[in-house]
Amino acid sequence: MGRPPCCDKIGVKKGPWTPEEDIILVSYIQQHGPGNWRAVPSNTGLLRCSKSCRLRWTNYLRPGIKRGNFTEHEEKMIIHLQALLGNRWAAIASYLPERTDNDIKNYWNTHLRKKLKKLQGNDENSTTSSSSQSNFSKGQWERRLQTDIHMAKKALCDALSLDKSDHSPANPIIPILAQQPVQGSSSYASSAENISKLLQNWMKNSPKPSQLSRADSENSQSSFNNNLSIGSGSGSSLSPSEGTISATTPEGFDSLFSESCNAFTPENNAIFPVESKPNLNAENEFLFQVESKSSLEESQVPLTLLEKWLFDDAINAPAQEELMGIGMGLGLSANFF
DNA sequence: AAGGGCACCAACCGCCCCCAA
DNA sequence: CTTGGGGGCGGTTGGTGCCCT
Repeated sequence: MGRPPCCDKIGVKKGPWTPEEDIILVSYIQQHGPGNWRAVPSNTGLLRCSKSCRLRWTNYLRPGIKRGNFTEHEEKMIIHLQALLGNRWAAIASYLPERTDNDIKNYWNTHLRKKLKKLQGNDENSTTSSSSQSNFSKGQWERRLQTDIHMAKKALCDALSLDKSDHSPANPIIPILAQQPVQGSSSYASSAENISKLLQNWMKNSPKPSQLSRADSENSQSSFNNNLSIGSGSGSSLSPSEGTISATTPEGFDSLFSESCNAFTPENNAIFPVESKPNLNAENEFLFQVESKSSLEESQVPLTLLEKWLFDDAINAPAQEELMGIGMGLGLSANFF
């Protein structure tokens, strides 16, 4: 390629992350907090690019990430937001705090775009929208402007909701999501799964069945939590001599994952509620303050209010749509379900 | 049963922005 | 004001598993 890669070091490892690498990265971030990614490879000994470490953390290892099938509600949100914002996945992801931009982007590219294309094909049979493409490019900057407005709204909402966040255990988004069970079994590979596999390999004894069968549910979130409980239960048996992470504290790792993910369950309807993490040590507390803060803050955004804004926009949008050339997308999203 | 095609998704690449020096 | 480095973001790719013939 033209430009040398950001990490032109010889011996930088590429490709899928191993559970060992995951644990090293997680334990480092647990101790130091996310950020200063440049220092991560050198400090951890990981033969990975700093960007790769950051990406791995933000898209995969970070607590509070919801993985697996998208709900119908989330689909609607994504379709609508994509129509409004275009392919600004980070902005879209800010409305779906539990989803990463990469996840949303992948889901759009693999599922939603095809669906919409299909519907668009059907739609074109009845109505011709030949000018939409030209209008689309014309409205790029308007859409960007609108994004900024949305982000400003969100920031304002964040600021307002933050004051109450400590006193409002129930998160508005969670009941919505919790009420909609994740359809089908999850075939995704979560970080917990990888790490639990590693832990299982480390463990000479098989994991306790009681820990594995906490809920024999098809719900992906449940499987997520179950896998974490595997790691949780085995944490005390994780001997530094058996692994490569002598610098890490098994208990810390244990509590990191068990707390972070057990805290996010349909049962308690909250992401990392303060009341539900009684045994956090100082390190974990630091991590939660630093890392979970963003997701916590974002999750405090009253989604119903955001949705109201969004759909108000849709209602008030005819003039804008004409200007921005996205009427087609909105129309499709309206007829989508 | 085998292999070719397809779908999915984790991860990489490169551009851009921001900020500190 | 300039510049260089770090981090964010969006597009794209490559690997893997599933499905169909």
